Amino acid sequence: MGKQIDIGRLLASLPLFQQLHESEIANLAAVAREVSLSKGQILFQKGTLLDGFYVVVRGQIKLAFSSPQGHEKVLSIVGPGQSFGEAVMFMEKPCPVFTQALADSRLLYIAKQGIFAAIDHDSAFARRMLAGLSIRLRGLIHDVEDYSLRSSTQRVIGFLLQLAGTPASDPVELELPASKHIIASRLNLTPETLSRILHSLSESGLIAVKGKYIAVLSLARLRQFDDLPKP
Amino acid sequence: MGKQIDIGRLLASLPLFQQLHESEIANLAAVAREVSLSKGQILFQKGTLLDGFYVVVRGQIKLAFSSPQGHEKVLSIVGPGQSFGEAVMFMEKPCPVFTQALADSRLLYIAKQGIFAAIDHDSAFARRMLAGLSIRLRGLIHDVEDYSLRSSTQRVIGFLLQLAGTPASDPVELELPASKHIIASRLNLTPETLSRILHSLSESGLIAVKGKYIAVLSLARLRQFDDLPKP
DNA sequence: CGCACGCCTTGATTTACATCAAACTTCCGA
DNA sequence: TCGGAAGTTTGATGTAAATCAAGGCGTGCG
Repeated sequence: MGKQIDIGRLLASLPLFQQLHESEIANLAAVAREVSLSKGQILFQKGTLLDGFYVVVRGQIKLAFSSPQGHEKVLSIVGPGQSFGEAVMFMEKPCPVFTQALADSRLLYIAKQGIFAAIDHDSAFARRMLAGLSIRLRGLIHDVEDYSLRSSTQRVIGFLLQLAGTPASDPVELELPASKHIIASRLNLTPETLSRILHSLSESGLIAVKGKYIAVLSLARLRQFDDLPKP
Repeated sequence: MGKQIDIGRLLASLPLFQQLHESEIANLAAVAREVSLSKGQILFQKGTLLDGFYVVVRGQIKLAFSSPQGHEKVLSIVGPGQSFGEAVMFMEKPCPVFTQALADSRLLYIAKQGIFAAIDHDSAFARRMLAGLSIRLRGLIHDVEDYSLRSSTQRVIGFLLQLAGTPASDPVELELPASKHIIASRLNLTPETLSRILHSLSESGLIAVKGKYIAVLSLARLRQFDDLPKP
């Protein structure tokens, strides 16, 4: 069946499953289900129990929580090839975030029985899973550090630098991975503040903003730009 | 040898290793080393590579980072029976925090070879390790939520409620697990602000503060106390 | 074409919390 | 016992970023 083959290939192409044997991929494919979401659709609410996790095939999913006052904080934006929900699956506790499609999306849902079987079979897979969670943990620690001891300008700069990756060439063209108010929330600031910061960085000649496209004019200067200089 | 037996029993008493077989415990004990720290001593700096992780036997270790401006943010306070460094070990990347003893402490250092052997031997152990990391992850997510969408008063209240646990009886005696400026940093606020918040909660009759001892007078009222009422 | 709805920007004002500064406790070591 | 450093409290002031409030600007739809 064409569909199963597709799922198998998809799974095999993910970093996490890269080194799994064919038979194990087949096992995973057997327990995997496809899920389609249209833009804006909620996948599951905060508090849900999962007995599996999701891999994004196409589109974009946001993980977020909302306060009693109706405010919303984006924890993470998950794109193709990335996964989410593993921790909740292993923990067997309610999920601390809700998840919503930012665009029409296709996901795979992989039931835990498949993962547990793979762990039992192949302890190298277990190690990779552990390393994967560890990296997630590290990212969260980085976020906490960011929010705790860096100004909003510094957070925006850090975000831009991370988007830029580590290119040799100086002027880099970036495309924002989501609308500005989503980015703002991800960075723990209001859309107004993000707008002002981008404006101010533009004025200083460090970047140029055109809609969702941002050109970084000088990586070096951006890196050492500590905070707003007085005019 | 008495020492080895001690280490074995110690390890066997930890939740993580609870269900391991004797032979595996022995293996772990063989690669475990004891570490003693006196109060204030740095265990390792931010950026260190670990090829093992630590279990606190006695005392208290703080995990923290410091900003270029010399400010310091406490990420976590680790006490007896708890562990840290697993994620860094699995990831094989520099540790994002530095670690310092808050009191004279005794730790065990467990080299990764022991853990990897246990994972290879016993996939249930691998699962428990995965669940352990997942819980850590969840805690961090909770912190991010806290910092992002709750006021400082709410964070203090949440902290007190967590310390209190879930007792039936209403007036609860708490002992702060560290000095107030450490607690303040853990909650992402200054000692001054923490002091003022505790004062204000006292004035409202919700708690009574006596040095490092805090009596929660009404759990129910504390829970629904949204924020500072105007006088 | 135009107009209307999201999305973003810009400006004025507010505010929660940090910072600075000084007194007051606590506790430990000489 | 005393002295002093570290921890904590209290008050006065400062400020980064949020909030409130309009006003542009694309972009898709009638």
